[in-house]
Amino acid sequence: METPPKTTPQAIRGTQDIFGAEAEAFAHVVETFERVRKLYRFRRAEMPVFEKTAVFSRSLGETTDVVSKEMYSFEDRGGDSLTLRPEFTAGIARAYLTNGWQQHAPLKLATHGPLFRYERPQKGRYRQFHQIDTEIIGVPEPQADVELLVMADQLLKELGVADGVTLMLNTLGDGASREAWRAALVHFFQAHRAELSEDSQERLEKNPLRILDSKDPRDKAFLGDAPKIDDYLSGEAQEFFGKVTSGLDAAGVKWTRAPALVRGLDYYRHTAFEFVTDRLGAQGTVLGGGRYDGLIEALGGPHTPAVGWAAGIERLAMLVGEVPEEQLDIAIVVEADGLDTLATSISTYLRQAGRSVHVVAIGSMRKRYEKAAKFDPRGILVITDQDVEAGHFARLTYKDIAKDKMSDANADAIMQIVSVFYPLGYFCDPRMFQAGEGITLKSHPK
RNA sequence: GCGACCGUAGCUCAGUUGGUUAGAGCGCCGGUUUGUGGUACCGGAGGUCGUGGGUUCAAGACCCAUCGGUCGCCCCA
Repeated sequence: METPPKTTPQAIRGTQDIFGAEAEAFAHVVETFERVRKLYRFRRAEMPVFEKTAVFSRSLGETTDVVSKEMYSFEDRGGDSLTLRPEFTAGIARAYLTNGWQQHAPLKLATHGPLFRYERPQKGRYRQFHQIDTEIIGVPEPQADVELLVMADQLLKELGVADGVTLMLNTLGDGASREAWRAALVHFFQAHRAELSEDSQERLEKNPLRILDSKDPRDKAFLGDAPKIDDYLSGEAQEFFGKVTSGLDAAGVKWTRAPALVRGLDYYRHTAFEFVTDRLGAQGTVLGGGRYDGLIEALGGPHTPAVGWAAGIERLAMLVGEVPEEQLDIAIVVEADGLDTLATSISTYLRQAGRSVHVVAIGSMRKRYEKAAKFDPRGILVITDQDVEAGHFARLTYKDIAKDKMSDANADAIMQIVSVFYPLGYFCDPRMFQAGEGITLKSHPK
């Protein structure tokens, strides 16, 4: 017989259990996103958390770090290679094709949920993390880029974090521009290969664009002379970018041109952007995205232009800071065990009337009051059994915390409560209440 | 994958140059006090000092490994 281990299994590295104010902040971000997304008429979508591995490897690019070393991939019992989604866009593109969502094009979608990446945990970086995400599929025009960016800007403003965050904007040009620029960059850096950092020498093979935002001083020395995207932009690409920037200006969205800004995933074209902050340590990007006109084709679909962005909920929540739980309206203290059902009637009524209620009915009397006070309610309603001769009397006392006394201001609240008791078999003399003495409920014989 | 720092009661932490039965605050439980009750006081429960080795007469304190945490590199939201 095996002895059962006494140790409690630990949570998986890089996952988090959140609670209280932190969890409220998380919920606040999601709720704000939901509200804003409706303002822009983005429709909700839910996709599975895992997909066939090919969904990601084919769309993100085999050589990207995400695909090559950060995916949670595994074989299921049927032998298929599956992967926990490391991002939203690929799965959305797959769903778009698989479900014939083309019929709804142009389609504005919003979603949020958990993503998984096998990375070293760090501030603002987790193995299971959460994003909010929006996409516009089937619109080749720059207006889509603008609408998405304006929406992101409004979201950050409504969350109250906009002043600490700046929009860094760039264009990668169309496919041809991007390739020409990329080739020029490779050519340029190849000449200085030996002087680059080890990381960048590797990036030269896999993702040369990323050398541009290297923090290594050895690389930075060359950045100033590196080829600029602007010199490789086709006329069309230039015009496209111009429309994006003028749209942002028209909407009053502040932006900063960041010619070295590139995205880590292969599928981006034209517009690329990040909302960055310096308040999150090493994890500066709070919201990022761009246009990915080639992605849906890579998944075997027709050429379909699309734009989108995603933002880290944890990161936004950290910027938002403490979001206190809403104050409790009423704590009900039940002083005698026989009055449980009365407490249930009252609390049910109050909650249905939209008031938050906590019922305290266990522990010593002293503890009950102590607990009620700790809930920090607006008021405490005490249910006592007073003058009980036949066990048919109950007495209600309401204390308004702010006024520290029985309060007439809450007469309405209590009268409402009382009004429902009659059908429940109780009645009271309102004059008792008027005198500020609380209310004595008497049971009436039907 | 690389580096730095850290890991003592439920929580936040003290624990002098290694040396008697490991402490505090908060929280929790019980009690006293306070004239409608978040106060004050008293008492109590709770830790094989992350885990496994090693050094030593002696380790929570030193060394190694391992697992976690935090932060940075990298990557990204």
